[in-house]
Amino acid sequence: MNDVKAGPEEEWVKSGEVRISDLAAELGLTKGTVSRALNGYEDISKKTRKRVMEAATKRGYVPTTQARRLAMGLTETIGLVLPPMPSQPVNTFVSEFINSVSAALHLHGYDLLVHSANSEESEVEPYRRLVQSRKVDGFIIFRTNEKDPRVNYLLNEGFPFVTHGRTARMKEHDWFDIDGEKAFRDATSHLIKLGHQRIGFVGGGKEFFSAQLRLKGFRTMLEESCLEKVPSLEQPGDLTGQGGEIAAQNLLKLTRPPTAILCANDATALGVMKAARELGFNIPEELSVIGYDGIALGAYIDPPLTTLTFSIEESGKEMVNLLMRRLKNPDLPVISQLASAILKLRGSEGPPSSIQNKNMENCL
Amino acid sequence: MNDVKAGPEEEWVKSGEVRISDLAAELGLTKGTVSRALNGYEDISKKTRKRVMEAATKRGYVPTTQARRLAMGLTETIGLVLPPMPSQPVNTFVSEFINSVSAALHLHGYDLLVHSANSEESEVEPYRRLVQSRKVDGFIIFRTNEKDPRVNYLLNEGFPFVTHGRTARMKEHDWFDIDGEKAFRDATSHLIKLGHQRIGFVGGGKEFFSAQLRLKGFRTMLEESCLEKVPSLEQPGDLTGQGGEIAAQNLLKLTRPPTAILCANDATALGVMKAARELGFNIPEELSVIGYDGIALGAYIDPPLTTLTFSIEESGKEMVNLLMRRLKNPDLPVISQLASAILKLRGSEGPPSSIQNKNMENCL
DNA sequence: AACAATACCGAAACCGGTTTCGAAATGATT
DNA sequence: AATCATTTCGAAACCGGTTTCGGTATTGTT
Repeated sequence: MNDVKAGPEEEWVKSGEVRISDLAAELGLTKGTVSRALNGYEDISKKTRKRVMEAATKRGYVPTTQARRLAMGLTETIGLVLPPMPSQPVNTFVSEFINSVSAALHLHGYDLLVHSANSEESEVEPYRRLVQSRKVDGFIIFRTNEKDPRVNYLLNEGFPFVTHGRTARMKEHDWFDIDGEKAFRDATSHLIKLGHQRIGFVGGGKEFFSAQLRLKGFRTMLEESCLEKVPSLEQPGDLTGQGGEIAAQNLLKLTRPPTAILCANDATALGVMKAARELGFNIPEELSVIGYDGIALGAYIDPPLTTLTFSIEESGKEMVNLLMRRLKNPDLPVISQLASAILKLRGSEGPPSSIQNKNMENCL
Repeated sequence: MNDVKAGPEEEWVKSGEVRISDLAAELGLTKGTVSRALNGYEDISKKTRKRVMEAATKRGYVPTTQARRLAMGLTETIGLVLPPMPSQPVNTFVSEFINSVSAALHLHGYDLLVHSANSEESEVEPYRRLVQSRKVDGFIIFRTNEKDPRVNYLLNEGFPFVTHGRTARMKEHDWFDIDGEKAFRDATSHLIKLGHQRIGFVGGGKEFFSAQLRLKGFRTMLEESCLEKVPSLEQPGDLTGQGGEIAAQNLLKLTRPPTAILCANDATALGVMKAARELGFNIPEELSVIGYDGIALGAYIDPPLTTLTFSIEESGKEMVNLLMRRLKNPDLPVISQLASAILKLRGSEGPPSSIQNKNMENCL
């Protein structure tokens, strides 16, 4: 039928050629009428709406996003700024997180703008640029610090955002977090029930609120179980494999080394395991190790890493929900969500070689 | 000086409040003049340009991106669609890649739009939507297949893109790739020099061109070294840990199992190592394993995984360069770049336990 | 049949920029 | 001093949509 050379069946209309004004002219209507017809306004007769719809699909009309957004005064875009990545061994979280956030946003008709942080400039600079140039309507922030300049800036601007992780100002903004404290209570309890009495802990930096909460959970459970708190068994780390190695070396060279080590994340745990191997500790017979993050790779090492895991997909989805709610109504009260991690036993922990015989039934 | 309550020094102007028309009114000029002054047109006197510039910085004027892009008829945005992620153990590539692409784009004033693929719909659907709604000016595509529907669609549309990896139509589009063939020649050669004569190979799916090229490199080097090609030593895989496990089980249960296994990627290699452990093969004494990807985590397992590695940062940067060139001039001839991987020895390979005594000096 | 109410659509302003065109002002030339 | 070339800016169109407002045409009422 078409006299243009094209595939037999498929009407190969090159995309993005037809504008709303073309449609209007073709139908003998005005731009405004066509627009309202397509957007379901009530003041358009069913007949013309049908006519417009059909012409639109036939001609393959798709509104130009830029124009629509300019007219409506919104960007329908959410920003996500990647923190600088100093060759971290395990960044599997980031890609999964981006994936889930992007998918969730798409359901709301929003796009995800991913920006990288230049490590030479201030941490808030990318956010400032995106806000000022009005490229995004809100932010998804992750890996928050307790005192987070990004949070301060955005709160000051009154710009919408949701964090993954709590901050010092968590009462002023929406957040989603994993209950790391409870997670580490559970993990600690599990080790104690296995018979461990000297348990080491390798944390994250002081600036990471979440790592602090994990430490708190560890301490709480020790206390509840009447185990003595030994300061030298608490080592600082930096959430990297290398940090784990160093910390583990310190712990395992003690005169009375721990029989188990809890790690603030899986990367740290891998470093701990490496150091343990090098120092001749068998895992889990002579040393139990538990991590946190649930990276899939943990299942492929020897022994498979027992870890605390949570659903990254759920995290992304929930954060998007919180953000969408906020965008719809900026004046709503601040809310938050706390999801729980579960202990995934894979084999890097077990009873200590020599069961210590302290009474653990109760604290008396 | 300011009588509004604000910080002492800092003039806290809330972002995004001043428009170009505000500036124009304040200066007694028209929008057009202000715009030209800010954009360095030559027909503006130095005096007024200075006046405009100063007013702009003083009032903190930043042009609204949407409006500018609409007027200029471009989006200054590049799309990247994440392929569906079926819980792959090692996705560290993706986040690093996104990071480097995003950083490189930023240097050119471009944004990165990350979209997730819904596994229920066709692979090209996300691309089609982004093209039709004119949300992006071009695409970065990775993990290409030999016959790639995304490539077909975009070539058909005449829409700019660059792939990471070659395709069947690589002569028609710009691409960047790692020379996996050479990489596997190198790795194979390394193993042969160590004394291995029975070398196994675990590949990727047929659809992955890159995996096929790695296989080709493996075969080529075998031939050059006069080693017999044993079909049963070539196992298919799927680039996942699980695929590696299965393949390794097949290989190691042969009556004459290989003394070394080359893997199409690191995830596969991890699966191979796991299976080898479970079957009682010591690595590297009884079995050498080499992977491909250079994931940092490979350094933390036991033994550390020898692998072929390349710079993800360079990959992203080069691909962006290719794409920017294409956007500036769509009619330029197709070009491509081939980068090389290097063999990173970490300890999962070594000489075979019983050196076979076949003459390997030459093929005669 | 006259009038009010309603359904339907056109006209035009608007979002916030960019760019073309022409006119006024200035300077140079003879 | 008249003419011409240049510099400098204003006016207006444009990008491609959305939304408000008001005016016909149609329907419903008495």
